[in-house]
Amino acid sequence: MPELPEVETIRIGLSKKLLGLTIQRVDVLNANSFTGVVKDIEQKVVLDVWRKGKVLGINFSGGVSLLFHLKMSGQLVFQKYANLQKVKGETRFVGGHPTKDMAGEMPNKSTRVIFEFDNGSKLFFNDQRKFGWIKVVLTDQVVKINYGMVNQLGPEPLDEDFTVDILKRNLLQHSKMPVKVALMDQSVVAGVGNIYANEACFLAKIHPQTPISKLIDADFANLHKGVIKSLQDGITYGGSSRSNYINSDGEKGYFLDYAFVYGREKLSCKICNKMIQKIKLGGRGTFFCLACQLNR
DNA sequence: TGCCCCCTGCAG
DNA sequence: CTGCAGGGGGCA
Repeated sequence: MPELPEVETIRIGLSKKLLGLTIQRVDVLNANSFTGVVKDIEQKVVLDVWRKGKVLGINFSGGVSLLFHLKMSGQLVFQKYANLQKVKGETRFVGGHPTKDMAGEMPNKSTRVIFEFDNGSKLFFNDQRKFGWIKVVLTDQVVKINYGMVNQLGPEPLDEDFTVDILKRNLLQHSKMPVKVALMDQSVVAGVGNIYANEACFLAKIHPQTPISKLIDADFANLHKGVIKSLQDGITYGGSSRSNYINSDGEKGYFLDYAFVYGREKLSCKICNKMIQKIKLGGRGTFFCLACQLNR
């Protein structure tokens, strides 16, 4: 999915657009994508758009909230009624900047849920692979139900109280695990997925396969910095669009242009010029530089 | 702690 | 055709 930077980019975009709007109706095109009663959020006003790890939340009036998990292929695309345009003779919505909008005509074959607001604007939940979900929950139950996740959600890496010690303690819960796999465990730190786990290991100069038990204190400090830096850079460049990630304006993100290792197998390392390697760890593509990243 | 699975589409 | 893809839950 979209990892933390992609979800944060969507959150920022939606926050600007949705606050104060009232949901007029909800159209669920794929029943498995939506849990809860549609009527519970109809006629409710958007009060807040927030994020926890990779979970996006919208709080409404009446003490009700929506939780979103985009998993691998989820998109949330907002299209303003005022942006109705003629394109090639067909009427369609254009969400953001007309030349940057990659979303195209909405809804499309991947659209699973449509939210329609009182001003005619629409929010489309598209999810090609149908792994994502939307849940209607009570706002005061969100924390209690662990943001809709089964496993415990770890600390927010961009919060000030995310310290080296906390990261170290959480990683040490998985002493035999390769460090890159452990970083992707949402109970260790919330929001890190495959792209940013690879990048964080590179920034920390640690081989992704290194077992947690072999890390020294300097490694934990470097991983802490690497996680934060990679995620912040991800947000700066609007996220990563490997295949189908787009933000709420239908725009791609450009972090992968700046990535050191992810998706760069057989290309040369931006630091030392040696060839980036690709292996599989925990069933996921894993990228690293043999020269820059130490395997203890 | 690892597999396998959910599902769709695309590259090789 | 096979394998692979920003995730994570269930099961042995």
